[in-house]
Amino acid sequence: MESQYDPKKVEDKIYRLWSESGFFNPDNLPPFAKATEGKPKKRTKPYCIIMPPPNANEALHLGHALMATLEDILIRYRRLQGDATLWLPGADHAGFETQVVFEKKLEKQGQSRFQFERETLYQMIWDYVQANKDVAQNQLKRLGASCDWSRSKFTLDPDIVKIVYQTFEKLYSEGLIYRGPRIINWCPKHQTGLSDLEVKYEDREDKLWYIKYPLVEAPDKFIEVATTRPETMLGDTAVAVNPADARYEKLIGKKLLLPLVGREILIVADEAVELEFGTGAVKVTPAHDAVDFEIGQRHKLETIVVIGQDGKMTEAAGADYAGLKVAEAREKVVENLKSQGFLIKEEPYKHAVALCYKCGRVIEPMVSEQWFVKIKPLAQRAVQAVNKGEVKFVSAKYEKIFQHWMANIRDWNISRQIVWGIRIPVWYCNKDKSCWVISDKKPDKCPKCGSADFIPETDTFDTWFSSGQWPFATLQTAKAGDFEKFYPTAVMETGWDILFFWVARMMMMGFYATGKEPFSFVYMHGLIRDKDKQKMSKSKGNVVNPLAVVDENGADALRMALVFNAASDSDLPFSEDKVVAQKRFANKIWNAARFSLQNLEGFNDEAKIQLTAADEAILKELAETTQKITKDLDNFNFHEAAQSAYHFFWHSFCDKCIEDTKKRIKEPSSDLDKTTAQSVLLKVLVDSLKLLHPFMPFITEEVYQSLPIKNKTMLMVEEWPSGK
RNA sequence: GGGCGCUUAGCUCAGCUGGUUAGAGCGUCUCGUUUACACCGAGAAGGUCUAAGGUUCGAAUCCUUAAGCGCCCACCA
Repeated sequence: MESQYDPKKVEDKIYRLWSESGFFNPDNLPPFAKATEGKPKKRTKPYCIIMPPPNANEALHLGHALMATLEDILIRYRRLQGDATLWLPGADHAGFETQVVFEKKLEKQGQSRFQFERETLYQMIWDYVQANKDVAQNQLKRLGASCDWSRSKFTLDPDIVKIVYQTFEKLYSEGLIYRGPRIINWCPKHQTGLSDLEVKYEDREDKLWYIKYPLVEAPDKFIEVATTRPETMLGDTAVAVNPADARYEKLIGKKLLLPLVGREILIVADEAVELEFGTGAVKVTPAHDAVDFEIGQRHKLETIVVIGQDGKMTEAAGADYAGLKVAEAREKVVENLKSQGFLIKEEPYKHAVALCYKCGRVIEPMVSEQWFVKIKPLAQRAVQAVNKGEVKFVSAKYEKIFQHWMANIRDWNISRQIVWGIRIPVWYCNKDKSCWVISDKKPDKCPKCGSADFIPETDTFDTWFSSGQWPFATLQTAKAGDFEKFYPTAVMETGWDILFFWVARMMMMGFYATGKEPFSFVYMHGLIRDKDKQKMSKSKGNVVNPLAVVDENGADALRMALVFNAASDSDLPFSEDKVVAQKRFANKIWNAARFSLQNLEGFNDEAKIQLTAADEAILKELAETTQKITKDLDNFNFHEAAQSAYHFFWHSFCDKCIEDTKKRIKEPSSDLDKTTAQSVLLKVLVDSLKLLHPFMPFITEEVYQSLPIKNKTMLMVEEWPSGK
């Protein structure tokens, strides 16, 4: 053995050893070599983690590395504890995300997605994803992930899609899916509707314009309205006031003449209008504002669409404005209002503007026909599960955030106007598009209208609609019997940024489809930031490639660094220093092993021993450390467990045990004492390796393989120390 | 506008249900190299635990208030 540990010479070899053993697959796990009290020899207790599937087209980032490390720690720990461990990996087609990435690629080549046929575009993205599909998987292997690759699933696998369709049909048949015109968040660049979660807000300095709307019966009198979006007045169909507002009481029901347009519009009374804000009178544009849409519904107002899906004014906006971009139309409307004497004043105004979370374009609220899930009944069950402790959040903080969001949840728009995803299984009857059939294949005949002429739905599901079903969909399809054995799974470990997107949806969909919780625990890890606590992003150029770190320092060092410094819920600043510190630790392990090997020559493990006081002390400390690490791992206190293992190894095993046994082995006072020293040395080393194995699997396995132990297989499938 | 969280050594952070001299990693300083490791060993400096009140025999830890910072949610035009 060399005096320096070189991960490059070890990691690939060790991963191959594990991989070829088949032990990542719970069906192949060997029984323990010897039965220990209270534990069966065979590994029967199921323990399952469903891996959050990385996007099929992307390389891993540090967040993935943290995910893989934490989940691998849990899996390896449970495997050593004697459980039948299944860590089920996969890949996510990641609908919108992937399409956006692909569109950017097209743009660089001077192309646009709108110039391709649906099928062609789908095929192009498919090929692109296939070409990159193995990247993430191979990188996970480099990190030491001990998942069962034989069960790997892709979110577009036909059997997964089938389950997604079944759930959709069930929801539909039970009245929990509806389709209808609603105000949705429309991104004019990507030309798709987005869910409320896919909208980000930004505070902007804008203006509030005060406009005169004259009364039809007395054109010299007028109502004053305030708006941040004057261009939408072209689609106004009413002005609303609060019914309790004395100022306007007598005007309710009368008509106003809409400036610039000349249309007569009604004054209506609606509770949604605040008395204090602005002038207390609101222009109502049902087609382009969520509140206005609802007011429109209540008062049966006409909906006039003046902004098109491309973000430009429509014909309905009038000849002067049609074809203009929204911002241009705004300028022109203000100009015209001013010149015609309708503009009273404009004042600076700060408010939150809705933006597309991907491209940052201003979201146009727009009326559109979309598919929605009635979410309240599903949400109730998930909330109940948390209250009853069927699903436990490891961190109280995220439980609170979850509860708050669930209490205020709104219906979920699950249709997207993109091609990359699972097509919504609906067929519209050609002669009457308000009639449709839910079916994955083209139906022969519509049972309602008798039509045999169908047009397929072109919208696809929100990617989270299908990934929300991931835990049961994977287990129902990966291998026969898995669902019965492993569901509900043990823990869902993922980043807090997808708490609502994914975790909440999995809970709602899981209960709905299976009647059971998809997982017993939710563990949310923090975001990895750079050393200055900045978010890592390509534009800032501060992204750290985990594989480069592995090349430089070894996978064990990266894993240990990620875990060692991170408490459960806070974000974690990452710096190379921390990895280097753990690289040194790996070297320390290496050299302790080297020393041990040299000093275990001729050791007879069946010979009699007689412990000294120092031996007793170190064994006691080992037992206590084992207990603490066991408890911390059971409670998801990864960093505490990691630090205990680190400290015990370095400052107890190396600094005390090795220093003590060194003399006794080199210059033994008796054969008995030498054998005892050797025995203690080996025992403490082996147990330390076990304790460290979940965190640093490669080096611990490599050392274990070189130790003089009879009938050994692999450290990975050894037995966790009892702590006694 | 609602909700949540953070503020502990130069830096990044631990500190679980309150209990003897407040911890770690990195960094700094001193000394040490004949054989496991200088990616090491021995030792040291460095903190009025944001502030002010309160509960308690006892508080970094619980409560109240304040300040600073951060995050999430939200249809006041």
